[in-house]
Amino acid sequence: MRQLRTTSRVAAVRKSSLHHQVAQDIGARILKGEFAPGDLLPNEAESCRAYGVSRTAVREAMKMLTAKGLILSRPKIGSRVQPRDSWNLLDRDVLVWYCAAGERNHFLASMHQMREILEPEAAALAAINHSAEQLRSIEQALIGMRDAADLPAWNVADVRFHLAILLASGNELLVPFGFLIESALGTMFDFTGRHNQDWRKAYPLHEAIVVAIRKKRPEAARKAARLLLADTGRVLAQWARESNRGKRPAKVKARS
Amino acid sequence: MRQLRTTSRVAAVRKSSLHHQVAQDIGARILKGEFAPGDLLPNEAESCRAYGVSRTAVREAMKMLTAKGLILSRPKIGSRVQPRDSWNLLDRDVLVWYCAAGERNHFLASMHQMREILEPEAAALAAINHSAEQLRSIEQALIGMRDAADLPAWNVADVRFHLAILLASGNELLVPFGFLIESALGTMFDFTGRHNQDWRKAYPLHEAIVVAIRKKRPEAARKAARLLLADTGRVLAQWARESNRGKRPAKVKARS
DNA sequence: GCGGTGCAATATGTATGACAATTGCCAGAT
DNA sequence: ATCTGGCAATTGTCATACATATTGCACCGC
Repeated sequence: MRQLRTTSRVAAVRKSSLHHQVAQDIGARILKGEFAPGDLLPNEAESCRAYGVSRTAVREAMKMLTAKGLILSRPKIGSRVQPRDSWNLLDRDVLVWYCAAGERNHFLASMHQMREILEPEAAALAAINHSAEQLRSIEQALIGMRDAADLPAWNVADVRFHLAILLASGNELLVPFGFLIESALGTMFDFTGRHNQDWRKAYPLHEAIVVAIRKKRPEAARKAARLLLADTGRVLAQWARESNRGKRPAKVKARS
Repeated sequence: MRQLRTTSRVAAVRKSSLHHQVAQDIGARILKGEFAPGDLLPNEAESCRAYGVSRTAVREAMKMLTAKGLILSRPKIGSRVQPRDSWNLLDRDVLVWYCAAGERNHFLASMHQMREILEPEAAALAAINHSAEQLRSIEQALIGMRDAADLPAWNVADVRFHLAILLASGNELLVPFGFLIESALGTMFDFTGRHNQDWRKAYPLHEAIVVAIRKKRPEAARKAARLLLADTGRVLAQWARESNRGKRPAKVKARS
C-alpha cells in the first residue's frame, strides 16, 4: 500500500495533494486514450488499491474529472468516460493533458489556428475599446520585450503582451483564451523562439500592433496582428518540419 | 439538519446528488459576486451546517469548484475565491452561472461577439476541410430547419446546424465553443426567436452557408455566415431594447 | 413459453469520527 | 525589535458503515 506516497514521492514530485495527483494521472490517461470514451474506469475500490490511497481521495479526484466533463459516475454503473464532445477541452488542465498526449505538431497547429482567428479581432477590438490604463499595460509589455536581455525574459513579456491585448478587447470571453494559450503553450514558447535565432526581429511586428491600437485604427491593428501571426506560423512550420525529419516523433523522450 | 434534503426538495428540484447541489449553489453565488475574489468561503464545518449535509458532500463540491478554477483551498487558510482570471469562464457550468448572475444583455452581447469572430472563420474552414459525412450532417440539420413545424423544433435544428459546421471546420478547439453556445444560450434561443416573428426568413441565410461550403468556397462561406450573424445581431439588439424598456429584467420568470 | 414483478448484488452517494499535515498567529526569549 | 517555538484552526486523508440507485436474475403467475 501507499505506493503513491512512498515510491512516487521520488518521481512525481511531492507536488500537491493526493486527490490532485490521482486526478492528474487518470485525466492524463483518459486524454492519452488509455481509457476511451464509453469505457468504464476501474471502480473506486480498485483505484484505491491501484494508487494506494483512501476512497475519499479517489472520489475527490473523480469529482474533479467530472467537473471537467471527462467522466460521469452513476451508482451501480461506475464511472464512464464521457464522449469527447463533453470534454472541457478549453480547460487548462485538460488542454495540458491533451497537449502532452497527442501529436504535438497537430496540437500546435490547432492552437495557432485559433490564435489566427481570435487575436486579429481582439487587436481590432482593443483599438476601439481600450482604456488608458489598458493601453499603458500593453505598452509596458512591449517595453518589457524591447528590454529583454534573453529569450526567457522575452517570452514572459510576450505572453504579457498578448494577454494585455485580449484584456483590452473589452470582451471578457476572450480573456480566458489568453490564459489558455499561456498555460498550454507556456513552455512551448521556448521552442518556437529557440529556433528563431534572431527572435528580436519579431519586435517591430509587435510594435506595429501597439501603434495601431494607440491610434484607434482597428483595421490596421487587425492587419498588424495577422502579420505577426503569419510570422509565428512560419516559425512553427519550420520547427514542425525539423522535428518530423530529424528524429521520429520522440514522444517518450519529451514526456515527464 | 437535513434542510437541503427536506425543504429544498420542494424548490430546488430533487435533481442530482448533494455535492452537485452544493457546488451549484456556491458556484452561482461566487459568480453572482456574493463571494468576491479574495474572499474566504465559510469553512467546511460551517458549510456542513448551512446546507445540512456531511463534510464529504461539501468537500466534493469544493473539489468541483476547484477544478473549475473558482476557488483554492489550503490547510489552515480555508477556501479562497480565486481572481477572476483563474475562473474557467469557458466551462459550461461556470458560463451558465455567469449568465444567470450578471447583466443578461451584456452577456448576450459578449457571446454574440464571440460568434461573430469564430463562426465565419469556422464556416470558411469547413468549406475547405469538410468530409463527405460532415457535409451530410450539415445538410441534414438544414433539412431539419426547413421542415421544422414550430419554433422549438427549429431551434433544435439550428443548434445542430451550427455545431455541425464547427465540427466540419477540422479544428477540434472550435467544437467546444459550439457546445458552450448550446449550453449557455440553449434556452435563450427561444427568446431570440420568439421576438423574430417570421423566423423562417433566416432559412435562406443558413442555406447560403451550406451552398458555399458544398462548393468549397471559403470566402463565400465566410460572407454568408457574417450575413446570418448580422441578422441574429439585429434580432438580439431589438430584444435588448425591448427588455430594457418594457419591463425590468424579468429574470425570475425566465429561471428554471 | 412468456412476461412481469420483486429481490439481490454491486457500484456510487452520504455520513461520521478520527487523525495528519500545514501554516498563520501569538507569546516568549534573546 | 526580532527571531523562535509552540498553539490552534483548517483542510487533507483515512477507515467504516450505511443509503441509494440500477442492473440482472430468478421466481412466480398467466
